[in-house]
Amino acid sequence: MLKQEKNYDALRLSNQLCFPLYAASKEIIKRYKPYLDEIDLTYTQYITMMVLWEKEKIGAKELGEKLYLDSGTLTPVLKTLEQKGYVTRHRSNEDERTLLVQLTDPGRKLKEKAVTIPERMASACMLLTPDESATLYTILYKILKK
Amino acid sequence: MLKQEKNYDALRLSNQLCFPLYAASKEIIKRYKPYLDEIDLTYTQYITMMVLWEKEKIGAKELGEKLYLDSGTLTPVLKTLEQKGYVTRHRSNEDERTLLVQLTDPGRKLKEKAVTIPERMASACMLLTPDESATLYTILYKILKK
DNA sequence: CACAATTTGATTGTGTTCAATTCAATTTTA
DNA sequence: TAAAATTGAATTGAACACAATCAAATTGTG
Repeated sequence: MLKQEKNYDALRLSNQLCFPLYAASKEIIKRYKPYLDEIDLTYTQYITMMVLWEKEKIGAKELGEKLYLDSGTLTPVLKTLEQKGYVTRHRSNEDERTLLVQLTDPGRKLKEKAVTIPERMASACMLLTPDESATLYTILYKILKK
Repeated sequence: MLKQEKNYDALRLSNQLCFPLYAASKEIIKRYKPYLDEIDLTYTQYITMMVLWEKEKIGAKELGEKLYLDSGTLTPVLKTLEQKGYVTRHRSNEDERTLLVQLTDPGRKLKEKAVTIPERMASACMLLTPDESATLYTILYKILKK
């Protein structure tokens, strides 16, 4: 009997779904960089501001849940945004454990500059059809739903 | 005439495609962690080994291109894998600038342990139908194709 | 051959990212 | 109510991740 070669196909990089997901995520963030450099925000700072542009005031915990970031990541991000003058950080009166993050006027103003970014990103880098975008969106949120 | 409110819909986190991509990527890597802990590899080390399991010997530059990683990331990863005894790092004879990374026997052995990971990940975490997986795969590589 | 331009990997600096731990505040339970 | 458990943020440590820069080697051009 011939020695049977074990089947390692499952370990081929090209057979992984995790890998193109990981690579595409980094690739998109990289493509954002030139636009985000214009308003001097990193990607993480940008998505944080996005939440605040929708909801002026929010607890740090809820913010972290929306962004899928834990406190170890979010704490320095929020401190940087505070230094830049875009947010304030204060403890809640009801519960001193809770940190409330609030948008400032300069933070609100930044929204005006940022509003052109999604469209410019789309026209410059979005090679997907509307149909593909919608499908991708649905599948990704299915993964996140857990 | 009523003051027209500017349309900020494009800046809503829920309207971004980049964000679920970013979040899902991190989420999947997190789900891998328990399995990768068993063989004491990080995700980055794991995908690096994956390439080496397919191609025993490879230049650092080509490796970085396959993994979408630059030298600043790859150099410490390769040094760690060398310390763990899974790879060797040597300069090429033809071109002293080129770093050749080669799989060792322990590195090859690790493949045996790793081979169960993709299937266990799939059954534990993969809530996508085969059809969805295939679609996701295609779209992600379309993004990466650039 | 000479030398500028290019290529390649390594280094440095900044910014995440998360697990684990700590600490204070709050809530639950005995 | 007092003790125990829980919660929320901050801190720490290890590992990415990439831009910018550097040094060494090779290549291209006259």
